[in-house]
Amino acid sequence: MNKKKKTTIKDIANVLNISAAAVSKALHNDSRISEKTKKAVKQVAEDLNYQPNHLASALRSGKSNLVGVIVPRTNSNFFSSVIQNIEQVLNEKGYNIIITQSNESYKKECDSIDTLLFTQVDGIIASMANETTDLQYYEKIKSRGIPLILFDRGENDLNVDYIGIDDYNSSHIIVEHLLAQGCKRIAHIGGYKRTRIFNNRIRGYIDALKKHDLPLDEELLIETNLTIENGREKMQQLLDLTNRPDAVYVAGDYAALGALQVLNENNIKIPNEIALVGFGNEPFTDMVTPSITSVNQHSAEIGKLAAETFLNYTKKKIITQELTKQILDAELIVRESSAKENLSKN
Amino acid sequence: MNKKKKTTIKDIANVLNISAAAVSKALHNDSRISEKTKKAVKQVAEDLNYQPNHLASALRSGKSNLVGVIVPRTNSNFFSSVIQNIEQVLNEKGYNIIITQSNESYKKECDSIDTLLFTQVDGIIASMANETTDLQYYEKIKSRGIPLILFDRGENDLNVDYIGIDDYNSSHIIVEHLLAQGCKRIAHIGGYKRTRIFNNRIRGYIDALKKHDLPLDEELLIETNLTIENGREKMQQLLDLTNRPDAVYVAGDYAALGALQVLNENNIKIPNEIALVGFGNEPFTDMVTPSITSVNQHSAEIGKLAAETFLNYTKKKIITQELTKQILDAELIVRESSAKENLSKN
DNA sequence: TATATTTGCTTAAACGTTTAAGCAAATATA
DNA sequence: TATATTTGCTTAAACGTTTAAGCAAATATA
Repeated sequence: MNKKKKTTIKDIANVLNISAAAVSKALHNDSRISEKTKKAVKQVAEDLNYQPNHLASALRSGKSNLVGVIVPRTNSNFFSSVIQNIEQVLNEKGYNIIITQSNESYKKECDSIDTLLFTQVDGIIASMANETTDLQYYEKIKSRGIPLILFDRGENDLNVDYIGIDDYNSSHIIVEHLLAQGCKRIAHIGGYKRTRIFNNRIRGYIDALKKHDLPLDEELLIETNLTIENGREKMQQLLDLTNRPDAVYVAGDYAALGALQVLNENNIKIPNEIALVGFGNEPFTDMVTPSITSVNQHSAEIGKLAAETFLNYTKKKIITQELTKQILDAELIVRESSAKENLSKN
Repeated sequence: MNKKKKTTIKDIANVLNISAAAVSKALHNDSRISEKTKKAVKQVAEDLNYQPNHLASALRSGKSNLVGVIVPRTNSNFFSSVIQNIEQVLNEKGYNIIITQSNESYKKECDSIDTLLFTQVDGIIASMANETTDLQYYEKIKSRGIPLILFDRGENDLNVDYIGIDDYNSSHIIVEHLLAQGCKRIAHIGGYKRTRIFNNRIRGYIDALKKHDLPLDEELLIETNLTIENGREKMQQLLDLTNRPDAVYVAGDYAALGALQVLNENNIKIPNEIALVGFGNEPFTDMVTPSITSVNQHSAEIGKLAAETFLNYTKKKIITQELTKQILDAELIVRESSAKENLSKN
């Protein structure tokens, strides 16, 4: 198996004794090429197993038809579903995507950006790593003049398009659901405030308590990284309080799982003693015992909107971006870990 | 924000009044360029915010420094870990990867291959979709003269490199573990035989039974697609038997989870009444109650080996591939769902 | 001192496309 | 029938690099 010499447009041109330009136009269905020639060109192209050289056409036309996607990790139901939907929408329009993962690391994220710019992508759709606070690298994308679309984890300061769910309102829905279950002391294990979405969830939590005339107990509001281990640790911390909460709203499903494990290990009745709500609707929330109430983030919709937002820019000659937010309503999926009525029926 | 005109090698050359060729060589540390010129070129490159145009260099040099990766899905711990490790090894050598997902669909897999070939990747690392039986599209890769490396789900007939775990032997380890727990009627909910790895697991199961003089009961050997729903269904089927098994070895963790749910719903004591073993060591196997014994597939190692196998070809002028198998030993992670001794201590 | 080698560049062509400009033949219009 | 328009191509240049070939000046060697 040798490295075969690839068929080029010139090879086709030679066979038919026409110019390379005519072949190129025939392949693109140019109206100034006769049907007869088009048919002949396409036939020869197939016979010679011609594959267009993407590098050459991208170089010449200045468009790579490639879109970069940066996610913190692909190994999450939310992100992989977003990616799948971005891909689907973009493929229809002849774009392909390049996926890179930042693994929640700022450094890896910068590398990803360099990789994508190096590959001459026509645009970038990204969700920021938790660590990221310095936006300079993202400015680099903007200064390249290609569209940048952020989803889920975004930043107002970048003044680009953003698609996400209403985190602030989600907290309200969760707090009100827990109140309806009769809970009175609701704790919040949240992410770090410096990440906008977690800040919004915390603000929503605080304002929802205020709205319903519940006191805000500083002991019940905890910031952390939201890993399983963090969830275990912070749940234990809450259990050690003299005045325990009767509900815990965790801003991420993995941490919620950690909390669940600690509650189970301490033989605490869920949801009657302590009710639990997670965030993200990861598949395992429905698999564990008891199943965990969580928030569906509309990953499919977010992916589609992100792709369509990018496509809108491709029609424009000059790219000017400004802060444009597309905010979707979140959906609370109530499961065993917070459904007291359900359980009391048993 | 206009589409900025990008800095090229010529711009740098103009500033310094040298040729573009000299700039190119300086940037690549050619030994025939003076240190003084190199320093000046690099300084100007930085000042002008020069970014090399990957398309142009790839077109000229015939190497894109891009490697395509095809996986059935990224939303799995195994595949995302393999990808992460491929990426790490390749990045060090200046290669970037393009990830595509087949979603277990043959059609989508063909599209992925076209996309990658179109992008002029220097090689492809792939794990086949379950559906795939027609290898013609993979032959297309080979006929392009770029290396093809398969992992996990491969095919002998393609005569390329393959990296995976020893599925046949894994079944032996599992069966022997269950025998050691005192189980006598071991069922196997497997994948379809047409997929090599599942065929190997089935053969291993049958041969292990034979080796230990256990009868093969056709009722206890089931082929299915290994989704959660399939797992539920087939477990129910096993429970409906007049002569139930006392252990079930499921060839995939998701189906094992479905089986676990059915066992729990029927108040069957795990592992004492029926022991359960899954395959893949997905994170949730350690999260559910009881936790599920499973097989670790060495995703990190597989990713590294796949990347290194590709890199070996890059040193060669002419690519000739043959069937080369690198088989790793699997590792059984024993958890609550099959550890009778552990439980009896409580 | 005469010749050989090395250093540090330049020139020119090439990778495989696309596209603006243009031209001859065919067809339409006055 | 004379002119205008349309059709169906060709020619040539360009996208931004890399690289083989070559050349003059500087340095090393005999």
